[in-house]
Amino acid sequence: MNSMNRIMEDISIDCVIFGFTNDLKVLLVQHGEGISKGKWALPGGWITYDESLDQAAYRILYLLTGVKDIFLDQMKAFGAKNRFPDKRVVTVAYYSLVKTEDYDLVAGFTASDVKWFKPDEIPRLPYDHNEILEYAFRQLQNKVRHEPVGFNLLPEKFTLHQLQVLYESILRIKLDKPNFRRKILNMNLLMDLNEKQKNVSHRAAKLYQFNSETYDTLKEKKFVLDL
Amino acid sequence: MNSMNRIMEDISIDCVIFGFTNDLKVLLVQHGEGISKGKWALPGGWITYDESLDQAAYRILYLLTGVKDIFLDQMKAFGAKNRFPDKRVVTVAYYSLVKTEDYDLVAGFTASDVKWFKPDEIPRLPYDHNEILEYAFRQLQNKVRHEPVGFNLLPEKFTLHQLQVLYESILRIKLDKPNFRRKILNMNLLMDLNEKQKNVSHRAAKLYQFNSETYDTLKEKKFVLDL
DNA sequence: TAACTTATAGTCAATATGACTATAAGTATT
DNA sequence: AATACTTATAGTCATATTGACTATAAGTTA
Repeated sequence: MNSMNRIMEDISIDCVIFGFTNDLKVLLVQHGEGISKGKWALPGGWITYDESLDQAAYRILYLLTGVKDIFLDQMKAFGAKNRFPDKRVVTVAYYSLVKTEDYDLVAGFTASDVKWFKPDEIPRLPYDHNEILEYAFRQLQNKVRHEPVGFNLLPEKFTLHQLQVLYESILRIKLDKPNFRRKILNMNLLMDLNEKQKNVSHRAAKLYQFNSETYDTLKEKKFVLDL
Repeated sequence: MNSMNRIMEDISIDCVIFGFTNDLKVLLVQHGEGISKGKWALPGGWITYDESLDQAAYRILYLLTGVKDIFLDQMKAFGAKNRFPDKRVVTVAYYSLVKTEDYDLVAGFTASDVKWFKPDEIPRLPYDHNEILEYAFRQLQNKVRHEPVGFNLLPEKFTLHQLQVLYESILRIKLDKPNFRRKILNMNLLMDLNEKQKNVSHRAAKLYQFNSETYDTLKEKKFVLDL
């Protein structure tokens, strides 16, 4: 490390990465060194003098977990006085939504392990990481209603049922199937692929894909999924 | 200053305070010292080791402008590499919405003057303050549609027309009067005060007030003003 | 072939929307 | 005092959206 990329002593980054395949998951890393060695925590680290906050977030996430080429969104800076032991540290939290299947997890740098955790299996995390995570869950619930963002979490081809399960598991509510279908299909956001799912022990559902043009338009314009 | 509240060298706070009376305004302070002496900028300053980010924001805003007892909401941390000259500084931006009439502006601390600026009269600001302000405007436009927050900006008693002008000036769109009335009145958010405005040279409009119970409920629940 | 499971289609009353028109209640002008 | 403005408020109407359902279709497994 040359003098230019020495770390800033009091600003860190933490990432909350939500993943989805059949259910919602969160990405955690196990600390391989330091005072909290062995503990699971949000992927995070120090920023250096020669990078922006955003660059730091991408670098740290990649080094620790192997996850890259995703869209990281800044969420909030956490700056309670004693959130970090023995030292005053402000952390800037980022968050993202990905399909778990798309990424090979590779523990690196100071991380000895990386794993997807179900929301109800998340252990007690160091510092204020549980608080950050809680905040991220609420953020996700809001976001999903105002941006067609939930779709990031699904495979390229998906059924309406998968989409419904996604919304149900994020919002923690039960939705009426026919009405959900009608609403989504009327938004013109999906392209019918004229394909069906395979290897299911019941009537196979149609597969859909995003209509990325409509998707981008809706992202710009007001999008409200009032479920 | 004792050793406990010495400043952190690389983290600052900046506040974007939106005000409204008849139109939308932004609060700026004039620097009374330092390299940008004489320039107008967002109210901002350094955080100290003995306060949280939120506390720092309230303190700094009060010291510079005299504005206190408002709800400050953290917006985003800005951390581009060269946003600040000669030094690496990450700033955490806060924002708020207030009624201009409720606050007496008092320039203090390092500020030689404080003033409300109309959006189109805002000068070139130092650092990345124009960028922060742009971000805040977009944030405000989004927020106003998903929270009944616009009401913070009006006097206690107001007419439906004032409310409409408020939304029009934030969203920069024209709204249909009868439809706007119908929509707002059906939300059950307003209490008819059975009073009328005075000293207008045309038919006087009814005055309304918030129904703060409904207001709080809507704040919790999904609120969507789809204008 | 029947029973089961999930997908998909459709019904219907109630409500909300957008684009208007109409009237009411004042002030200002002649 | 009558008329012209101005803005507030009320109402219309065709169309679209919602929520709560029921019905049927298309497959699997027993």
